[in-house]
Amino acid sequence: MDTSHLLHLYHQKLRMFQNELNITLNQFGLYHSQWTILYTLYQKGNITQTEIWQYLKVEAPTITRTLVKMEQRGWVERKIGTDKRERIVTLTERAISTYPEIIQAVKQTEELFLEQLSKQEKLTLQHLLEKLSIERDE
Amino acid sequence: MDTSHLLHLYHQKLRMFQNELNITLNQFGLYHSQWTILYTLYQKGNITQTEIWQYLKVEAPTITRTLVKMEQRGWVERKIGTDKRERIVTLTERAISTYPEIIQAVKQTEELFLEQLSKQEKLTLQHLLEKLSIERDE
DNA sequence: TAAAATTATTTACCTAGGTAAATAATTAAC
DNA sequence: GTTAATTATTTACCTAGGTAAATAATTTTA
Repeated sequence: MDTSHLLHLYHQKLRMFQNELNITLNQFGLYHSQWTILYTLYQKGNITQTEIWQYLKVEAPTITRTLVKMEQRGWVERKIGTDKRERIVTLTERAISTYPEIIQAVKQTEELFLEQLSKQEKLTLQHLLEKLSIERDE
Repeated sequence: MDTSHLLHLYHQKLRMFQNELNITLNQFGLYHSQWTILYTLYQKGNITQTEIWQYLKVEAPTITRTLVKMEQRGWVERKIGTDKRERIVTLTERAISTYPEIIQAVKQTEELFLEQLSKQEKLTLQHLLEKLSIERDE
């Protein structure tokens, strides 16, 4: 079993999907990582930046950067909370009203990417992905 | 079937692996994308930059950037070919002599990441990944 | 064979991810 | 209640990916 080949394939397919998603999102002036945050906020309501990066499992600076851009472009607002260290992120009216159109386009791209898999195969893929991990002893 | 969840999981697991691989490669002063090029050159011998980016399925500027760094750090040389537009990339002595040690460490990290999958599951995963694609009509 | 098209690489500029360290606010400890 | 530790966010700096356009060399074509 050539694990390097498997992981290279894994990497390539992700890039392929993200590039395609960027093309889809371009009509809305969004990038795939911005969409991920928009999606999270739509599901979870007004949450702090920490809640966002913990949920998305990326580092805090990544979220700060992307949110600053999204705020400039009118997708979100970042209000200071009662705990003055934290920023509570809310979607703008525009973000909420455009959301249904965006998610429809995204779902279509996702389904296009997964098209060759049966329902069962998608479940199998998810099951296998869940098993991937690094167990570090520390 | 929540395709967004599936793709988010996919993305997260890749980052998890790459971060771990970077930690592994840190002892050699390498990053995962540099390793990928080193691996390709070791397999394929002296090839042009175009051959590298076509094989790895990334864009040309990505390869230029990484190779410039790798040249500065003594992993590769880039010689001008008989076609003076092209650069033929060769591994340095150091790269060749350190390679066995590096690939051993990389394989170990790869296997750690895939550890929870049986031999059959790895094959299934590969088979499913191969089916992922974007069919664009143009 | 001179002009036009193509090809290989690079440059400039963008998003997306990471770590380390700084800052400011809050909580815990003494 | 002041000091120390922790927490949320940001800043600075790095790799890794993308597109668009520039440059230089080679091929094609008229």
